[in-house]
Amino acid sequence: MVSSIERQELADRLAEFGMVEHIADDVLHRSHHDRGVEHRLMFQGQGKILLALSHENGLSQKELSTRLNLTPQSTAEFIGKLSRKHFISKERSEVDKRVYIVKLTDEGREEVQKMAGSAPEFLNVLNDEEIKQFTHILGKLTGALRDEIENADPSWTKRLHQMLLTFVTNREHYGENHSHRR
Amino acid sequence: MVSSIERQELADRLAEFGMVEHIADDVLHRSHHDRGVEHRLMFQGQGKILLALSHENGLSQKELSTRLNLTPQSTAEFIGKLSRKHFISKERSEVDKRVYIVKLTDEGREEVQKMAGSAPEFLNVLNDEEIKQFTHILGKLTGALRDEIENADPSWTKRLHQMLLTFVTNREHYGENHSHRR
DNA sequence: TATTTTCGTCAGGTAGCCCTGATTAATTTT
DNA sequence: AAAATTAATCAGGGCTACCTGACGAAAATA
Repeated sequence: MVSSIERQELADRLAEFGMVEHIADDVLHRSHHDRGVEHRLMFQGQGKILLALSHENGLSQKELSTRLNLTPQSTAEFIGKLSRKHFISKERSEVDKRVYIVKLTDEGREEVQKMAGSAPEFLNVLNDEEIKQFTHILGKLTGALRDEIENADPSWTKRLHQMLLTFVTNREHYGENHSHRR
Repeated sequence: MVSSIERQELADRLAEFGMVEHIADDVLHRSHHDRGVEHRLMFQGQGKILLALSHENGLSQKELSTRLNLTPQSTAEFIGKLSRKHFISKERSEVDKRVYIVKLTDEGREEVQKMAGSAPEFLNVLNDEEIKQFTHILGKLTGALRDEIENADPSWTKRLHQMLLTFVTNREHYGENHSHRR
């Protein structure tokens, strides 16, 4: 049995971290660059699409919508918005004239960097050992969450797996190093 | 100098965790209870107000809007929505008939529990030492983020401090144990 | 008492994430 | 060649977090 006081302390800190991170998103991004995708929305809508394209450039809207678990209409909406911001480009496929190939522009690539790269910045306060510990802990927590998801709704399993593959940069050895029981 | 590969690995894991957490919110909360405040929106709008009230019940809208850094109109909107969901109650102040005192209902208190209490669940996979490590790491990261915020926009300092006081459950010894340099 | 300040309200707007339904155009199937 | 499937579009709608502007009512101040 673990001290419940320490557990509460951790929950507090986690909440505090979430809140400060949230405020940081607001404050930092407001001044820097306007009209970008907010870090907090990274895994939704426009952010999702940017991330998927940064992992594999040149996808059709159909591809995107199935991979990201969105309706084609929603996908089209986000693509339209990103296009207006010049973060992506659309060009008709030569092979199949129904499909549009969506590509990240240089500006879009920059945006992904700003969006996804904002986390790593504050990680610099951690030393070697803390980085190791944190990595390990996150792996464990992610594993637990994945379990919860698959438990609650098994139909999500493949979709979840595909989304992780779509997003997370080359982690080819996934699956063997997250042992978890509850 | 720390290995940049390990740093990258950590950034990856952090992104992965964020995404899985996000999906978990979707999947788990959708089935459980409808019409509640989503965990992901905990520090925004309606969630913010619920949290503030759970820390100090019976505030005026003015109080809430200044503490939470919202316009009175936005505050009123959120209060209206929460009221319609029976999470809070409004009653005219006897002392000053302009102000309305906003209070959490029992149902609202439950909602806060559901909203804020969902994090601790998955923390159960961590053992004693990991809990200690994680707590320490989060403290450091939060400190760094606070520095960044105060650096980018000093006007936020007091507001940030007040919001933390408003939200975080009784951490009276705050401020002395987060030493950070970059 | 008359004026100004304060608290809260309504109205209207921007932008975000998502959806269903109906339709066009291109490609496959039959 | 005709019919069915597929990729994407427009139209419209619901919900979220915010905002500005205009305004009434109550309280504080002159």
